[in-house]
Amino acid sequence: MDQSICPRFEKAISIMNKRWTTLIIYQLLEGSQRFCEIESSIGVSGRVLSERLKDLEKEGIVKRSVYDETPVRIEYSLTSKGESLKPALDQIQSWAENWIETSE
Amino acid sequence: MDQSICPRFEKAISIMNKRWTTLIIYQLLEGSQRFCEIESSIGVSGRVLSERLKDLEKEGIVKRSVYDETPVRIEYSLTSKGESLKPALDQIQSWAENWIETSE
DNA sequence: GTAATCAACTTACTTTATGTAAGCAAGTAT
DNA sequence: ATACTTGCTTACATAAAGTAAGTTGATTAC
Repeated sequence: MDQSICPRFEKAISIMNKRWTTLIIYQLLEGSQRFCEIESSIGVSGRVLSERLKDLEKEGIVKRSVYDETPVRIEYSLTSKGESLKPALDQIQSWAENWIETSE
Repeated sequence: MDQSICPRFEKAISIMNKRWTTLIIYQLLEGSQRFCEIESSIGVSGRVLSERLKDLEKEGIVKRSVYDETPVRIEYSLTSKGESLKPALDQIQSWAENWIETSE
């Protein structure tokens, strides 16, 4: 390990590399969503989703908002740090459109 | 799971999401490299590196070249499919530069 | 008013992925 | 002959993710 790689890049990758993280962010780029909406739209298990949302909150990428209605409503949305990942995800998307075959 | 996400994007993410994959590609963007160079530059274990390189070869992202010298030299490089991930990685890098703190 | 249902989780347990370390074949260096 | 290097593979241990059931508080259905 001679650590020649930019530590900020490595940190970014270590966040995005965790399974589901990128899809969660991608989904939240559409607007704020509730737990079960994210769960069903990307097919992640509740166990892991709960874990990831906490991680992403800690990283300042996702914000958890509690609306004190009855019943209480909880929504997850991106912070500006999270929103600013859009260009990166857009690039991945356009790469996918150019290079990934549909039939698999 | 109602599968509303673009399947190409999902495929792309499933490739990049595997641990070390993105760092391996990032490293190969510098030019072709040998097994042990990649291993020591990013700190991945040989076991996983071997696995990843095979996956990436299957996906057509990495090319394995055997130079029949003595001793034989084996180099890994990016195909054009692999090279074209550069803009995406560049975007991640610039996000990291703007939003990731060094002191952690 | 009791049963069933939903949201947002958590807990317990199983399976898969990754890490660690050692081993191996072919060659080189001393 | 012995030790060392590259490019791996194998066996085993630990960590992460999947599955399914359970929890709390409130809502609706009958």
